[in-house]
Amino acid sequence: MAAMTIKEIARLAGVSIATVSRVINGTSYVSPDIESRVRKVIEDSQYVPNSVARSLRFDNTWTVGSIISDIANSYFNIIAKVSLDLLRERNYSMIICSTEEDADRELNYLRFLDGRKVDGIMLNSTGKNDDYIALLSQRMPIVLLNRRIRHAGFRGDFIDSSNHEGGSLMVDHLFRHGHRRIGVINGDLGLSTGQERFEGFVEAMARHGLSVGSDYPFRFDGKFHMDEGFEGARVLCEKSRPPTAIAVMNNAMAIGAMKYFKARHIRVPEDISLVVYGDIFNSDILYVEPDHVTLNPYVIGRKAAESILERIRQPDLPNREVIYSPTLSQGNSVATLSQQE
Amino acid sequence: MAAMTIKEIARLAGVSIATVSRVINGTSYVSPDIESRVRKVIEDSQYVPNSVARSLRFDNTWTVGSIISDIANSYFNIIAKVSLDLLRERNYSMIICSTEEDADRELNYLRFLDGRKVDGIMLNSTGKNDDYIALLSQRMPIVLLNRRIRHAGFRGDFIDSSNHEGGSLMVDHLFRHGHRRIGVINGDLGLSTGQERFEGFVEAMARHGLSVGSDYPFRFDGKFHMDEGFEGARVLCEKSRPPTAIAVMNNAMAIGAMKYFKARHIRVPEDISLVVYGDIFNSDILYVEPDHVTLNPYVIGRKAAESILERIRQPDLPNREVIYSPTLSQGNSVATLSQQE
DNA sequence: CATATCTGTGAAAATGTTTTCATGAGATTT
DNA sequence: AAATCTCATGAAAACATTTTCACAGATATG
Repeated sequence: MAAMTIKEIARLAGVSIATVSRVINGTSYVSPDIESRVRKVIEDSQYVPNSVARSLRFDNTWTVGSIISDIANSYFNIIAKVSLDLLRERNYSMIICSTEEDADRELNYLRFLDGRKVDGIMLNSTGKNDDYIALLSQRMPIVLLNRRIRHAGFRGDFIDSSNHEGGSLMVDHLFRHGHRRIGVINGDLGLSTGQERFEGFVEAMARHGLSVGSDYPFRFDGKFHMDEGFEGARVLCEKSRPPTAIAVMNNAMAIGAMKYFKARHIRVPEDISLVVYGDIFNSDILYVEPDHVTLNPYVIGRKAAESILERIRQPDLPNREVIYSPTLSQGNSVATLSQQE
Repeated sequence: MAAMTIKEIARLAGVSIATVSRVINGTSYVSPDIESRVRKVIEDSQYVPNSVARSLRFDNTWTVGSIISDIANSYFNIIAKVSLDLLRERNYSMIICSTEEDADRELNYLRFLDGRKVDGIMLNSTGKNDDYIALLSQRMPIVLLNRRIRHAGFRGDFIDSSNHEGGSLMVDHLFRHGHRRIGVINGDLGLSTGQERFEGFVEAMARHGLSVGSDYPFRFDGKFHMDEGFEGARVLCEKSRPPTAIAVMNNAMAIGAMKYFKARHIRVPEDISLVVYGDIFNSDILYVEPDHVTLNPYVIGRKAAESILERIRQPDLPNREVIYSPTLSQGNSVATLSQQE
């Protein structure tokens, strides 16, 4: 019952290897009696063609690699799920890789997937291997997710939602509800995501006549991790005159902040308002449902999968960028202030 | 800049293919000058060995397939994350497959992974392809997760936490808090998980002198999906004399039930108590933190990955079963009843 | 000095496919 | 009836590796 090969099938059916191949792939006519004989042998022996050999022959693997920062993050989880679904529909499979934001790990994965001859890569980059990625992109279809590559030599697609717009949206929303003293818990400013979200924030503040200088008191810089959200909330709330609202720049940090509020019995939105960049799993059964900028991971995941498949088909496609406009999703975490300030 | 091959490297370095291979793998001594010449060419050309060819030669792929019901389910998500981590440490990669509980899809995936010559499979089965799985297990290392195969011919490992114990635990917990009229929202009773949890429930009820016959009024049978949790909660709560507590047999249905309670302004635990089988993401910031049976997906995921790697190393290992005892995790979703009943 | 041993390298086989090309038998045409 | 054509099938090459085996040159041994 060891693994059958096409050669074995051919022997058992008393025909040549080529004929078996033809039966399997239907590439040309074979006479009915031979065909049925071959089919019977295949059936009986539970033969499954070795796709490793096939891949070697064709130089394609019907596989795409997906490198994301964290499979357990609700945003990337949805992305992975949605793109996996689409790939499966088109008979592609997916090798999943989780970098945990580690640049070395990312580089290893890229090398690995290269050697593995995957047909394409969906990449949420750490932002620290731009040179290598640009180089690899010359001969491997790549779709970037959420993080842009600064290198001019990069060839491929870029799917994102506008971080700048999203950051502005948060401020506009809070401002509309009467908030003026607005705190911000930043993500990693070394990454385009973190940087652009903050720029949007600053721009909108300025538009409303509130300047955010380098000495802005209500600012905490994290790196997108949950515990920094907790810490940031603490720091901002312990100010002698704390902000009336806080904008948190990703979902993980928002969860951290919410844990802080809950632990300290700080009521949301009565004591402090909260607006979050990004969706949170099952947010409708949280103790408070955050007003948030929604990134549409469903749309983005699907688009990313579509793009990589197109690019696999046509490697010569020009660089493409698809930037979705985020929208603000109402929850109940933002209080309306009368102008007591 | 097209993909380099070992042949190309050999040509550029003016040596034979065999020598290049020896340099790369260090399989035998090559003179220093030749070695450095070869290394330089490899470096310059960014050559990465084609692991498809390697796999064909060796009949191993350094890859395991992971088939789970739903990558977005918090339980399996953790399992996937943890096992992926361990595999990566040991230089294995992972092809991820999501069945959505569809038996055909599972079968496709199994065939696919077979042809793909993965070194082993971690499988959370739908429970409807037992024959094929048993057959496949003769020549492919398999570790089953959470769902047992009934077929005697199966060869492999089985990792689980005791569903029976878990089911009992829920009842004991509720009983201890004074509950007697206890509702249950079952998962799929056609699956070992659903069946055994319910058996544990029934057994514990009996032990406490409460018989659960076939006409038990506080029972709703679902299939582990969220909307059935919603529906089940509705059905039970709309009884003229509703139960004082409900045991929900998985996390997805629990979320559904919680959505129902919230929508109808039914307070937990004041109006009704809730105990859940399984962990929920970020449960500490939900509107109520469910008392729940914890399955330790971290432990199970790690164990599963360890097991499959052991079995890949030693395919002749006897069948093994590892059943963890679940524990009950305190939340604040269970009220203590005085004996007004 | 002749023979035996060692050693660094290359040629070629093998892994499981698909596909091109050749072949020969049967059918069709003149 | 001979010549041509069609077409089902098989042999072999190709894909990129690793490894066995052979070989030639150098060194050691008698």
